[in-house]
Amino acid sequence: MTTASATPPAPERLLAAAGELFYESGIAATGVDAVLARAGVSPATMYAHFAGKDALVAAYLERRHETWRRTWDDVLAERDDPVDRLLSLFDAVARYRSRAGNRRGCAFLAAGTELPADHPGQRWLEADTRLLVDRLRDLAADAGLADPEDAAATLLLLYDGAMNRFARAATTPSLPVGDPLGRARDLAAEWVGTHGRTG
Amino acid sequence: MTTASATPPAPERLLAAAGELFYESGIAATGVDAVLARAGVSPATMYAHFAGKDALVAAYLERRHETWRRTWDDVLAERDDPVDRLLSLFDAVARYRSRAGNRRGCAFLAAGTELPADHPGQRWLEADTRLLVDRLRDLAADAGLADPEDAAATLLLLYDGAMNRFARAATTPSLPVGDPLGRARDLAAEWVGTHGRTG
DNA sequence: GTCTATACGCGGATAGAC
DNA sequence: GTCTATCCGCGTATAGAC
Repeated sequence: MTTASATPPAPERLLAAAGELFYESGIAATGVDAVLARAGVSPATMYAHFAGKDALVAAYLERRHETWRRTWDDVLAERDDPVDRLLSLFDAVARYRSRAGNRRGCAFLAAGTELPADHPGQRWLEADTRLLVDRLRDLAADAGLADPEDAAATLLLLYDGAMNRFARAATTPSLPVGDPLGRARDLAAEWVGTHGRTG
Repeated sequence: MTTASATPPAPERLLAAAGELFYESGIAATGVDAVLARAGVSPATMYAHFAGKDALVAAYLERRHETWRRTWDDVLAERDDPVDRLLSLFDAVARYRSRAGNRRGCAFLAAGTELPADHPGQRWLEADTRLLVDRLRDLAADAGLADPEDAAATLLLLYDGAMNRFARAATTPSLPVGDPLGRARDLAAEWVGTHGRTG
């Protein structure tokens, strides 16, 4: 039997530290040293588990992708109505963000501005966009919308808009943030009501 | 009389080079060396005109802010109808992006993920958000909308959504980009029509 | 104002012991 | 698996001449 309060193994501590620092301070601005210090791990140990910083970054993005997908899965499992399922995107983001360490905007969009085109983490940025577009298209089709592709594009736009509003909040704290997710959801619901079955 | 094809002075060449590299490759990922090489300027000359990389970054953001504001001003000067003026945001972005070197997403949102909170360039990120929110609020009021603040928040969300769609295009080239600005403009026009004078 | 040459620190990565 | 100690390069910045 394992003790609940035991210190997690080094790779886990590294990913936890990387998750906080990369997200809060940016990937390029965060040195490997800072991750090691927060994780309480020595350089050699890290390089025994990860090929280098790039691999650590990719693992960080993979973990975020999995967590996010699982969160959306969970919310979807609670919804029956087809339109509710389509709009569940916004509820899932709200739940995802309710966890600690998600106050800033979208980690994938942020990474997209930081990583070069050939970075191993790019794979997860593409996976993020693909998950959103493909799933929204399918859910829109299930809801009987005339043009699922078009619906997916519209909801993605609203989703991205809400994400960016959170990013702006970090640089312009004087401006009240309001409720971008609620706003985006309302706009989406309205759009679905108007354009739903007409095309 | 000055010759038209004369080489611009060093500070101008530096800003031009910085503008391309910072925008295309990211601020943190772009070394001063790369800017110097592209500008054809020696390190000492650069440091004679800019206190350091941070100052160069701030100047880069200031220039982008001024160019963008001027572009929007120009478009506004061509519009009379109050609703056209409110929606001119999307036309202005389209014009701004039509110039070379603006294929990626919003430089200010990108910078927000890269710069630390105390960076001198933060001033221009805040200025960007302020310009958008304040101007949209005023234009919404001019258009007689019941809740200008609310209208500004909605249009900002749509604007940010379109910007992010361009950012995603860089990481997921397989997905057709479509016309995010046109989509955002249509959604905005529809919203204004529906929520216009009712609140 | 602009150059060449150089100093200096930091961040990424490795060697070798335990 | 994990540590301490160290290497190395690159990116920022400066010195000093023209």
